[in-house]
Amino acid sequence: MPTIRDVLSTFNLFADLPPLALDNLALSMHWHHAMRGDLLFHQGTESNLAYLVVSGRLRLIQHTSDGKDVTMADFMPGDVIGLGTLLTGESYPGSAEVLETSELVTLAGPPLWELLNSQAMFGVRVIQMLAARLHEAHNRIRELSAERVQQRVARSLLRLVEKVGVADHNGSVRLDIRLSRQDLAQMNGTTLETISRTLSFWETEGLLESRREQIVILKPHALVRIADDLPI
Amino acid sequence: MPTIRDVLSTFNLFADLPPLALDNLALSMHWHHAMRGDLLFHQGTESNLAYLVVSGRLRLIQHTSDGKDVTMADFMPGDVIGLGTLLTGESYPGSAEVLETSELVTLAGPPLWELLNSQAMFGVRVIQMLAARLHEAHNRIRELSAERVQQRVARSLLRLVEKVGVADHNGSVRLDIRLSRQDLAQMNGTTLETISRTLSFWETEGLLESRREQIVILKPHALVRIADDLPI
DNA sequence: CGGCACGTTGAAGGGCTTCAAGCTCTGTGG
DNA sequence: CCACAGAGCTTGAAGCCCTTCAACGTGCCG
Repeated sequence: MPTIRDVLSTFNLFADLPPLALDNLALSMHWHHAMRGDLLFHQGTESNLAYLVVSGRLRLIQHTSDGKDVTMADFMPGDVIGLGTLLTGESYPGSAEVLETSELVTLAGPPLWELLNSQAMFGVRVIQMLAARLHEAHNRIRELSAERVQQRVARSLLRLVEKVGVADHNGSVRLDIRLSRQDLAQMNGTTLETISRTLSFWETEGLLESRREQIVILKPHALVRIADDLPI
Repeated sequence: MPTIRDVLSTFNLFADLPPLALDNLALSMHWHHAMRGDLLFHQGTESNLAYLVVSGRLRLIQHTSDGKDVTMADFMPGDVIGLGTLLTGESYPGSAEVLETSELVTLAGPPLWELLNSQAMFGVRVIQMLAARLHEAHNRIRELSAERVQQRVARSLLRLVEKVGVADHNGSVRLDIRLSRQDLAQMNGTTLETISRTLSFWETEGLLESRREQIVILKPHALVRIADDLPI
């Protein structure tokens, strides 16, 4: 197992920190191991830690009053979960669920504040991270406001192709994650039944193949046309 | 007309800056006067300025490929428009439309960078601003994903009550802005017809009164129950 | 190999959009 | 000052997209 110090230096967020600051920071952090299904924190609890994802995959979900879960964002290695919340002192706006067994490193408030006060470039990195997240969130708002379910699902499959797509020998792309109909539904503000029907239809059209929690995109370009609402 | 220097010191974002830094910053900024209907910038153009709202009201809209507009956020005095974009070097993700004649102050990249490098607390303020915006965006995503139009409209009316509500003598609250059905539709991912029907229905129920671009909430509490999907 | 989570498919129906037609208010220029 | 153009609003009708409920497969894992 690498040291926290070694791990930090591999991520963009800490790229500008001088060695000494990195050493110091590493001393204040701790490993956190989490299994699929775990929650790092619960919606509404008070925020006192942020988490740097070293390996694995997680998502931030919000629970609605009538029991549905909505996926707000997902996190891969290099992402930080709960940073904005920690810095504004609010309680967590959602729950962080572990999708694949993950190694994380915890980040407490005080060392974070010290870093922000002493290392201006770190603040800029944080700003850029938040700006990117805001940008993503705005795109999802536009999609949810103006697009049909089909378009949104096509778009989220294409995003997953970028993030976790593995090219197959014959030109198709396999999504290298466990991905249930329910997951896709929560990512797109729809129901698992609608997702099932949509995927089944696309399968009959030859656009993709799907098994239990597993999708292989055969014709990415056709999905692009659907996402952009162009004629086939 | 007050000087830019005087104006800056009234806003939270600049509260931590020492006098000298404020002086310097003010020298690099310029007044920008904009009328209702103006666009500060267009979606897709390159970002080279951010704007501090001194007075007036604006909104950020995204245009969809099929000609609809979606309102992403609105801005009041003290808010900064385009800051995240300016700092990440992306092109503007939407267009900034002036809703009420506004006085703004422009903020260029270089002085902003200098400020971030020399004044750590300024970076923290920016982070908190972006975190708050991200929080708002996540809430809208949850609403768009899981709630019906009625709930979302009720919620946005209640938000407007907080922001621009003026208490009337008889216990009702008037929204002190021009607010068309179209505006509400773009804020809630629906159509002006649905907004019109919804408001008409609420008017027959005695929850509110509405005229052209003008709404008076008679029973805010009833709207809260609708927003939370509780029985009446 | 039994149980349970995941997935499929059908049927019914409701919420919302879309298209259409006509109304009302507001500001402006003759 | 009034008429009129146009922006804003209302209301109806048709129908589609999607949800909801329900019943039944299917595959994985302990």
